[in-house]
Formats: sequence, structure tokens, C-alpha cells
Amino acid sequence: MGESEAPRGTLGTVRNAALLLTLLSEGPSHHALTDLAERSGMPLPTLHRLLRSLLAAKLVEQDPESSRYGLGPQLPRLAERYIERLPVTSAATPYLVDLRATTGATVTLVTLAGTDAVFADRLDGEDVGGVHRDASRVRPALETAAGRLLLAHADDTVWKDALATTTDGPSADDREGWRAAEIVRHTPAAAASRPEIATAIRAGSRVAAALGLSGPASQLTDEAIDQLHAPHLLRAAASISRTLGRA
Amino acid sequence: MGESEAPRGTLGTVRNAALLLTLLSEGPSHHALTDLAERSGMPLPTLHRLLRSLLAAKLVEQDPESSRYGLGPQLPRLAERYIERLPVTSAATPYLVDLRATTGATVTLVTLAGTDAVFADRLDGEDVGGVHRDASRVRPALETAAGRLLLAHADDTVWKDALATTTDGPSADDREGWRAAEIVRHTPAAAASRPEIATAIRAGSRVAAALGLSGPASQLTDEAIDQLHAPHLLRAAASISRTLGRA
DNA sequence: GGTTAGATTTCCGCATTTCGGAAGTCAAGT
DNA sequence: ACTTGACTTCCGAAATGCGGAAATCTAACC
Repeated sequence: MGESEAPRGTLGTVRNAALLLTLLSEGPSHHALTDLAERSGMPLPTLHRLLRSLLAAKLVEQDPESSRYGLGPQLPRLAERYIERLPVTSAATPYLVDLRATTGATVTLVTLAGTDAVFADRLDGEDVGGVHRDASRVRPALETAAGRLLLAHADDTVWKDALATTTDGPSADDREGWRAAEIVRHTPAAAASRPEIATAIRAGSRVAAALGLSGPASQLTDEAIDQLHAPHLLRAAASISRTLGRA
Repeated sequence: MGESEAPRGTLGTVRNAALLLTLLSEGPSHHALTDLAERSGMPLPTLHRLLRSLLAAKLVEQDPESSRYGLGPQLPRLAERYIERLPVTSAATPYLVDLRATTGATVTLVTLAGTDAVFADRLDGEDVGGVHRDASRVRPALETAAGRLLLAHADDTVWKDALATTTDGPSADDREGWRAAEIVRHTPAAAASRPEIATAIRAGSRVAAALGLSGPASQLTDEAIDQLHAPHLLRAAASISRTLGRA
């Protein structure tokens, strides 16, 4: 059949509700009911009932003027609870302050969510770039040094999914290089020449997160990275990994 | 009947799924099925099916070792899309860099979600306190200057809900004072003497968000606030409000 | 002011999905 | 090896959710 098979033992109603959240996360801030009907294939009354249910849970909101629907304020509350409870978050957070103090760079603690890099924590450096800095805390993993490192250690299916999100994808050799490297380095095209470096935080044999540093090219020169940034980053990541091992 | 009436035109299955997300956001990172059954009143097979549905959508995850369930990685992805699409986020983000440059303090852009203050954006100042800084980006609104300001301008029901979350609640007079003030000031008890100030960002007649500054008491003295922080904060907020008005 | 069109919301009969008790499976503890 | 408690699956029943039709609402047009 054309329609993909539902995972075993799951509920269609919840699946549809979750699909709506995903659809609402793409494109404009708010969507008309009729647009959602077209994109989801669901009839208007079905959509309406689902959205009213999500509205009641504050997972969705409705613009009173246009009647259009968008993601709701309960999501950041739940997301924060998720991030707070990651063992690596509480283990790592104290080290970010020292790392920023010693390097002056922006420090990030990054986990993988699907094919995205999620900043579980971030401590801004002295120079965050111009006023049009990218404040977003979820980015495509392939566009960040930390995300690349995490993809290198993720399942093959995650890697393949990530390749599907981009047109100029890296090779399997690239990935092998990231996996083998102590430090992954990357300068995002969109980040106005702000190099990033990242290293793994391990929990046992598993890579639990990545610790990253970034800043303007004038500060993250090759020499500064070799002499200052990389050593401090590796030391902090090792300490965090030990803290995780103890927990 | 003892059970509260469901909102009209909503689905029980989605309501239960949303209830589970809320239960999972309270207490430990992962919960046993049997614990959730006790807390929710739902039978095990019903819970199991709901959780498997949320699992498939990555709104929930299951710890492979303990089989326990916790909030899932899709939540930060959705939350970030919600925050990115708030008109005030894109309007305000450029001003945070200047505000930090001129004051050196931590700059926050805060919205209200239920009775919580959500940091739509944050740019860390020079001094973020010790290594045990509070990295959380969702806090009880009453515990922050920005949150208090937003509560002052929120509906009465939100205000009452917020009062219910604390034992040493402020008075109605306090609230009136916050509503009337250009700047709300507060030093959280838990923040090791780090004063906060906040002012309103307006969209038309509505208060869309709050802009805040915080830092160590040694920097945010009364005089420094009067001469430096407050003027810059008010100016930035006024600019952001004008940008919002234009949109 | 009346009409039209398109969007959202509500109704209601039906059927399919969800429910939940019972049973099966699994793993840790004794 | 047995027991216990937790998780997962089965399957008949019933209740909820579905979706076509209709109602309502609002903006645009004349």
C-alpha cells in the first residue's frame, strides 16, 4: 500500500497529532486549517478536533486575529525539562564557565536530536559576531563541528538521514576522519568566518555529547587553536567524561 | 462528577498523551510504566500504547537498560521552531549584542509560558557567576524580574496560577507596582546576589515580551543601574517595540 | 447594506479505532 | 530453578474518533 505502515502497537490519533506538530514546525509561524488539510491529507473536522486537543494542552496556539494555528508555549517548557535531565547537562555545565574564562570563546554543549545539533547549554564568548548573530540553538548537525562529530559516532541510519538533508554532503571518508579525530574542526559557511572546534564527551564507550568552542577567525587562528583552545577543550571534555563515568 | 470536564471538541486520546508528557516533565528523568499508571490512573496497556506512540514520534524516549520512559529529543527541536517564530525574537535579537557591549551584563529576552518565564534569547555577560551558574532557560516567572513584569501585564487567571506556585507570594500591590514601573528590579534568592532588571517590549498596546539585564551585585550597583543599565535597557526596548510595530 | 466566497466550526450517525482484563514474556533477585 | 515484578501483547467489546454535511463567521466586493 502507498501509505507507510504504522509502527506496531501505536495509536493513529497520537500519530496524527504528532504529525501536526511536525507540520507546524515547518514554514511560517501560523498555518491555516485548509493548508494543513492539504499537506496532511486529513479532512477538516478531523484536523480541527486534533488541533483543539493540542490547543487545550498548550502544545499549539491559535492566533486570535487570523484563526491560524502555530506551535505553542508548552513546548519550550517541556524541552527545557528534557535538556535539564540529560546526565551530560548537569555534568558539563560547571566546566563551561572555566572553559570560557580560559579561552574567551563561545562554549557549547551539543547533543544530537535526529539530524539536528541541539545546544543543551551555551555560554557566549567575548565576541559573538555582529548584531546578526545566529541565536538559534538547534541547527542541522552537518553545519556544525559538534554535529559532525556526533554524526560520525551515530548509527548509520542517522548518518544517511543527515546526508539526505543536504545537497553537498560529505563523504564516508570525511566521516571516518571525524570519528578518528580527537578534535573536529569546521567553519560554517553561514557564520561569517567563525571557526568551530569540537571534541567528544564519552559515557563509557558511548559518545554522549560534544563540547565545542567557536569564535571569530581573528581569535581562533591555527596557532591559537593548537596552543590554547584545543588543549583546554580536551581537558574539559575529559573531566566531564570522568564525571559522567562516576554518576 | 469528580473528574474535570474535558474542553469541548477535544480528543481523550490526545489529552492523555499530553498528560503523559506533563507527568514525564516532573520528577526524575525517566519513569517506570507502573509509576505512570499510579500517577495517571490509566491501566498499563493503555499507557503502553500511548507511550509507544509518543516514542515513535520521538516526543518520548525509552532508556534501553531500565525500560523507563522520559521526555524525548524532538521536544527541543519543536521548541526552537516555536521560539524562532515569535515575532519578538527576530525583532529583538540584533539589539542584544549592542546591549551587552554597552553594559557588559547578561541580556535576556523573556516571554511567558503559563506561569514560567521562557528565555527566547540570552546573551551571556562578562561575569556569569561561579561555575554553578543557573543555565536553565525556563524559570518560575515570580523568581525573575522579567517574569514579574510579564505577570503584571498578564490575565488575572495567569497571575493567580502563578501565586499558586509559591508560598511567599507577592501582593496585589506589588503587582500594581510592577505594572506601573518602567523598570522592574529583582534579586533572586537563589542567584547569589545577582540583581536583575527588566522592562517591557510592547507590540501595540500589548506587552509582547520583557528585556532584561542581570549580573553580579558588584557591577549592578544602584548607581550603575541608574546611570548605565536602565537607560540602555529602556532605549533598546523602545527600539525593539518600534521594530515590532513596523512588522 | 446586501451578497458572495472561503475559512472555520459544529453536528451526528456510523464504524473503526482504542480500550483494558487477561495472558505472555523477560530479567533481576533469591 | 523458582519467584516476583515490570513490561509487552492479545483479542473481544465498546466507546471514542471519524468525516460528510451543514452551520457559522468574516472579509472582500459591488
